[in-house]
Amino acid sequence: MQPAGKGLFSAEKGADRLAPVARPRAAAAEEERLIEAIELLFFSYRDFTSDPDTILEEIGFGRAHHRVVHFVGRNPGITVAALLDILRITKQSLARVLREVIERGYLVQQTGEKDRRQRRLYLTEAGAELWERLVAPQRERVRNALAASGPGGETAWREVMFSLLDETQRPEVEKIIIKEP
Amino acid sequence: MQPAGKGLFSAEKGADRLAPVARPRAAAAEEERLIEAIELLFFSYRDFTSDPDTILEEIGFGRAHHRVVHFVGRNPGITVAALLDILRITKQSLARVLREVIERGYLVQQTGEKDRRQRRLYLTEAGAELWERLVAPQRERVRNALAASGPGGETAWREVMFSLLDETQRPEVEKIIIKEP
DNA sequence: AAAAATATGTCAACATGGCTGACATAAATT
DNA sequence: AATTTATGTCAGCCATGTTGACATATTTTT
Repeated sequence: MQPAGKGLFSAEKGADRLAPVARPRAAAAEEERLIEAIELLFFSYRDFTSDPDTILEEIGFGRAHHRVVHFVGRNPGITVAALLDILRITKQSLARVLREVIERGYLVQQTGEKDRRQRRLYLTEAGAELWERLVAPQRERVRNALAASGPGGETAWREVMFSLLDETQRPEVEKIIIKEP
Repeated sequence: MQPAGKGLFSAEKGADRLAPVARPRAAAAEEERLIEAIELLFFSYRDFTSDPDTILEEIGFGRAHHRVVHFVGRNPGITVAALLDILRITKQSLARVLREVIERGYLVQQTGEKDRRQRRLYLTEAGAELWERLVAPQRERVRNALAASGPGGETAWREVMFSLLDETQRPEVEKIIIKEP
């Protein structure tokens, strides 16, 4: 497979410089732009998760704990099943993390009132404090980033991010992230 | 623990409903928006990585292999040290993945011409094919997402993503992702 | 009332991909 | 000649995911 227009072997070995380019110039330029976007997403996401990672390390938690604390914080009283749906992991995976977060007093379970099979999840005060600690730097980072783009930048950013979702996931994600005031 | 109405502490204890709100209405709305953005980033990134994950699973590779193939593809002849810098993992972690990728014929090492201590990394043809397979769906996804936003959307999106980076990382990331045509 | 389905928990074994620490080798630099 | 650098490797640990099997309590269906 001859690499793409420019990244790969091309520049390094000079081969593409000699052979006529299979891919027209404009298409190659677009590809380059898209790959830059892909990498930007990779690096930005990495930095985006770095602040909470630092805090989590202090207290001996990992990202899995973070996700649990976050989504329980955002969805107080969420059932285990619903949390599994959001996280898309197995209940055995969740169990370990959940146990630790509960043992350390950040989260409590309450038997569902209507359906007593359910164990509804709530943050304790300590849990809410932890969540705030974790979310604060991310919120600041996102606030600054959105502010740094021109007017309409936030809307455009959201549109793009939303379009990155699988089409099938969009309604569900909308449900998950949008909370009524 | 009392559930919460919406965000964090507010409804959590119910106290805020009685006491005059510490956080003005507008600020609370902004917080909500920012948290939605945080979650959008989380879900979008998850879907963004899902296509390659499927392909990788078929061939018994993981994301670590993907990252190696990708960044070697984008930076032919990259040294091990430079790759470690990009990936920000230890050489022992990289070693395993690198060995597998090489053993299976996707990547070769060449002793550096100037500095013969270096093992410069290149994709083989099979490696370039794999890279193309992995990057194609992501490129399409990003292409569609960027196209879905209005004119100027791409620029705004990039600005926001770039601003999400740690300030200290920005020059380096710029170096890594931008390739001359 | 009995049977089936649902929500959750748990045990055990395993894979992946990070990590640390220690040490080895070859080549370049001082 | 001594030191530094680029890389490799061994050994063991940890976090977080997986599958499969099975248990319990509760609700729903028959």
